[in-house]
Amino acid sequence: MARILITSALPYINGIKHLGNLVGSQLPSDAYARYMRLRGHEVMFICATDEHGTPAELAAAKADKPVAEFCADMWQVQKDIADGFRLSFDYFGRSSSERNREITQHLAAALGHAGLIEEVSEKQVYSHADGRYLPDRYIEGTCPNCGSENARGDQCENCTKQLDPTDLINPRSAISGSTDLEIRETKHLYLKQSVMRDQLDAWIDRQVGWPVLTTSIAKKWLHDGDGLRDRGITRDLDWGVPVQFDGAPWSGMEGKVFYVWFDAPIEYISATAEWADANGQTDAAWESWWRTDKGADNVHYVQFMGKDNVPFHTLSFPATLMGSGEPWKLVDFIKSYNWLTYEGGKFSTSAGRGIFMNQALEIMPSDYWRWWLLSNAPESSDSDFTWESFQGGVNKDLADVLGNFVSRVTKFCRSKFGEIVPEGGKYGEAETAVTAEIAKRLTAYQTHMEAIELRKATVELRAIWVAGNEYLQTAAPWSVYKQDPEAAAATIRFALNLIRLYGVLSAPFIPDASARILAAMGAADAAWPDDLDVALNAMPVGQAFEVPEVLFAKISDERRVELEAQFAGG
RNA sequence: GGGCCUGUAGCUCAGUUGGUUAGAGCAGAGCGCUCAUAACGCUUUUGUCGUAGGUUCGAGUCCUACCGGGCCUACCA
Repeated sequence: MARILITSALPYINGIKHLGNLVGSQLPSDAYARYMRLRGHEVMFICATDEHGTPAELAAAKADKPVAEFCADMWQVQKDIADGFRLSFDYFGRSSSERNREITQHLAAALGHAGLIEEVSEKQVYSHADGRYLPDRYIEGTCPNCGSENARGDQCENCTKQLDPTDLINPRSAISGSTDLEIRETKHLYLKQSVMRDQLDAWIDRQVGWPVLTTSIAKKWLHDGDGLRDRGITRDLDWGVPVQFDGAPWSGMEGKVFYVWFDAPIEYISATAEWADANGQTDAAWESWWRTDKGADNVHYVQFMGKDNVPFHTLSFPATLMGSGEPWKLVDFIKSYNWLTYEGGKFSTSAGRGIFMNQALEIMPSDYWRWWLLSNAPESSDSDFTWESFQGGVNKDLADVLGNFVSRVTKFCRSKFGEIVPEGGKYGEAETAVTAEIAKRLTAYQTHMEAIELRKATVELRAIWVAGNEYLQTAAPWSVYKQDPEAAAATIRFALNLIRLYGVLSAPFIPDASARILAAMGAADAAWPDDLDVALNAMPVGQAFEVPEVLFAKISDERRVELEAQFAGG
């Protein structure tokens, strides 16, 4: 048994995420966590809301709530949605927690004592009307290059030229539109990542089998231009982890907080501590996952994230942990995802285009989304959500292949033998053949799950379902029954065992349907089939079962057209 | 501008370190079955593997150029 630590990128607190965010980290990490638990491994699966930063403060202001209250409310909203998608986090924390404050401050102090933090004085734009410093992209003005009036302080969207806020002509606040801006001198702490470049580079080189997407992004940052640059880790904001605290090896940082990207990944650790607190465990319990001197040396740590998060997880977070000089557990495997697009374009919050997580749950059961999203996950390149594809996947894979298999077997049995596993007859070549086919597919399924190639895993899982239909067609119990009821009974007995097996194997992807299948089969044993022959005899003669209600309802063409219109936006 | 990814049947995608007749699902066509959510099974049509060169006994797979799509480029997170 292995110990596997799994973290999903933290969803930002400012609003409800869309399906692209879901499929890029939370959903695949959940399937992986469920699979590893099923295989008997000890799993710690962590997620949390990422609550600090300018957008959170602005979203709170827009909602007319104090930021702490806004975040608390939104955490609950996100938690409920996560539950709705059956995301099986061991703990869903908050980056604004007391634990994260402690650990963030602890790590910052350790970095300070190690000489890896320096004070840098820089110029920032302050908006009097907004009462805050503005990040570059919150300043708008006329582009000096192309004349567009909606250029942002970091880049002009029209001509794509990189800009500095001071380049803009007639700069204004993107928040209030105010032109009452002032450039102020302000001091910030920088993490001296540059001095750790070789160490990070060597660490990346030691990682085998990481996705190209992951390593190429890291390498780019390490080697582009002058190489890895130092990074500001503080901001002039109210909401966040205070930079000034007992034991802080610097002064003059009053009123400043750590930059959200400094404290957000630390929340992976802190959320594990929150888990320990919530479960009456001691510090040793969470430290055994994170401190290699306290038991984490045998932990396998896997992170899931969208490609936008890669630099922070391959560089700045490892730099934080390595630089502390303390024996923190570093990530062993980073699984990064591309983007999901919607009907050929981008998901757009402002245009109301695409599907958000809460809406998705209102219109379809979570299993439908889980199945489509994971069997079409953007693992090798961006992938596109279309209602037609979604309808096809749900109707064909779930309703026809799996759902109908369960239905035809259980209903046939009920009408001929009653709702118990029938006795009589013997297994023969057909059973041997389908067992061999499933064994082969199962091995491939397992290989893909271990490699976190979820899309390929769904192909194998589906093939395992199909094998059941093939078997039934070959054995044809409905016609055999007329001359030899016992032979038909053997076929049905085997098929009922297949159904139970499908309930077990499908759980990482469609947990609700799996649970319903297992409950309907009266299956006490839901363990992974380490021995397939044993697993296919788990339902003994005479065991009662129920014919489940329709497991997956099909999506009609009319309904699809309706949904297409509803979500077209514009 | 620089870097990375990507372009394979009508559609969505697999194709390990280059090795005989390029695969799967969906869609289409035909046949079978009738237990089942008009579901299932079998058979089957379609590809100058983006374009043009090159390396090699041999390239979808390696190299170069070009064309198309996408992402990143460090103060959104």
